[in-house]
Amino acid sequence: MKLLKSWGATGGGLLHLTVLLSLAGLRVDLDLDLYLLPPPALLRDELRPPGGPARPAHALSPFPTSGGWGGAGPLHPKARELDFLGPLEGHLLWEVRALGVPFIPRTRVDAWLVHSVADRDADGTHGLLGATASSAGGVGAGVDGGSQAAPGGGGDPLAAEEEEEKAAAEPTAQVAVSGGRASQENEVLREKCESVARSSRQEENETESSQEKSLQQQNNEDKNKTADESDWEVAKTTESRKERHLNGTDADLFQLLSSQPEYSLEGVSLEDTPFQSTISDGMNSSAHNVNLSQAISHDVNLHEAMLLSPNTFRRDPVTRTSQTQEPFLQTLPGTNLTEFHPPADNQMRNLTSQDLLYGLDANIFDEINLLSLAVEGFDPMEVSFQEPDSDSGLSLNLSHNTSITKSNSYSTCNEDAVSYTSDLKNLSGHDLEGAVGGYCPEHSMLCHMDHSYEAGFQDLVFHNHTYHLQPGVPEPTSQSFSTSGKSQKMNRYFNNTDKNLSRDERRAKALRIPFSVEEIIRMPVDSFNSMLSRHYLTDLQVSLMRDIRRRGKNKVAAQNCRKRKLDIILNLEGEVCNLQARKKTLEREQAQYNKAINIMKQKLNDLYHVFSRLSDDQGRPVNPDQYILQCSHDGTVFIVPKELVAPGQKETQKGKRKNRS
DNA sequence: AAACAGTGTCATTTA
DNA sequence: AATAAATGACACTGT
Repeated sequence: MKLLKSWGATGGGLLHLTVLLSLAGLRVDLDLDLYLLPPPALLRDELRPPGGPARPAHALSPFPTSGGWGGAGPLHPKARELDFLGPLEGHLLWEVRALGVPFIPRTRVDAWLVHSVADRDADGTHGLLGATASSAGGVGAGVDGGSQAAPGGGGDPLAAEEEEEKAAAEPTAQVAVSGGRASQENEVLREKCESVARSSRQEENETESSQEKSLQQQNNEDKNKTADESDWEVAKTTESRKERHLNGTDADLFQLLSSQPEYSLEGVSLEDTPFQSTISDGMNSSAHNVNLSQAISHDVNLHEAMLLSPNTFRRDPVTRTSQTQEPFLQTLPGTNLTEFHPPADNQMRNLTSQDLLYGLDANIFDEINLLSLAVEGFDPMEVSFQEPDSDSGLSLNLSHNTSITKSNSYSTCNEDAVSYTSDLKNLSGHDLEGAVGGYCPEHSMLCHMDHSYEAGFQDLVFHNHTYHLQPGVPEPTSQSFSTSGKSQKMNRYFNNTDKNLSRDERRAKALRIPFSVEEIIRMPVDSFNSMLSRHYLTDLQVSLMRDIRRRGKNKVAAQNCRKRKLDIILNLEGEVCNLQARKKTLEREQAQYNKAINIMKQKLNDLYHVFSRLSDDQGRPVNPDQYILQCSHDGTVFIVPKELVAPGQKETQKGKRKNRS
């Protein structure tokens, strides 16, 4: 465990710890981030927009939460992922991540964690954990969430209604937190968890070095077994190893908390919190009134949350087997994670652990898909959400809170980290903007890592708490919450992304598709299909690749179509010009011909006049039937008797006379 | 702020 | 039937 950040005056702190769990041969790495935020009272006052309503304190969480701030939204129908993110009291954002296996959904817990130096100095109690979690299924969202649903991230009442309708339609989709209302089922599950935790603690006593060795060995085995894995999977293994290395020297979180007096939240008193117990007390000692596990209730225990469904990687059975057969056990020292309350939600009761786990797969992929949605066209303020550019058939009317995290030890700053969340509807504009960095400026100082293409995604919905800002980009403030408009939001989302990449390219990279967009688009259909079959690609990857291919081809087709249309227009315009010019030419010719005709007519009239006045030797008018006019080449006109003209010539002359008459 | 062009995307039709 | 191409329509963005 490592304390990454101490409290700022108004900001939050981040605690990070890595936990390895093993249950029934299933090894799970948990990457825990504890986000410590000031109490809502402080945050509300500080973050209240001018003239605007107070923002729920838990809306400051860098995490999008299921059900929305205020519990307005149900989980997505497919979201049977184990999502601990009941916005408990909203004070402590406890992010639990699984690292050892691919596509482990991030599980999170929001709870209050209040830590006061003054109070600790006064009475020796420091951290407070409040955990009156509320169900994510729209039941409520904690102290602030339940009563302030509208102002929160899911504040749109229409969106809330819509989500509630969906929740009613598919009640089993909800896996949420139900804090402080553990049912009997919860108790049973909790007992199971405790038993597991006890065994875990036994193994925990093993030396750290042996664990590291085992872990390293496991990683090597995984790597060997999954030689055919795609690059991202291999990279993930390496990254996970590195992450463990980074976390290997982490001290006990709560010992650290109790031993570091500087870790405090200024201005927060213990009286503001629902629990009065130090963190270390709560986590390390069951004798204390409140411990973390009791303070935070879950619908499912962490073991269940971390266990992979056999269906999770349908195309990677080798890896799955290698992962599940590793009897490696390590638990959070001093933390009885298994005491998390089992689900109290009625909908959750109907779900077995296997059900939950089996639901992970689709949720994960859906979530990945939703990532692109969030990046692409998500408008948090819109009631009805629909993916603007996907015909994959995946519903985007999601309110579930699922996420996948692949992170390093510092989890939020890993450039290779890929985190996805589908909790888009619950990402209100406030949430999103807060995620960009408005509320946790300290986070930007925590991580100075290079930001990859996913940076924008992470900032948006991936819980990358770096919240770095570009130079010159003002940090969002409480006033910025009033900013609206999809364009502005999306621009802000991508402040840190590689703008040179197209959206599909970003999506492809986000999904770690091992092919370039150009390849996907350009390659023949046979090659494309064979490529899809040769590689281990998830449904979402395949779907995205097909979408990319379709969009890419259509884009080219549209460009060609427009170019062709433009060419046609230009050609038509040229043709019009040509025709106009020809028309003028013809008109000129016509005028010339008319003029010639008129001249000819005039000559004929003159000839007729002359001919009418001709007379023979006796002075009698010449009979036109007996004489004809004959023009010589020099224009001289002769009066010739018809009998002197050749027969053919005579006929010609007759015709001329007839026409003239 | 309105108008406009360019572009991407989707839905649909056509080849 | 599957696929690509073509195209109208729409939304978005930048000028």
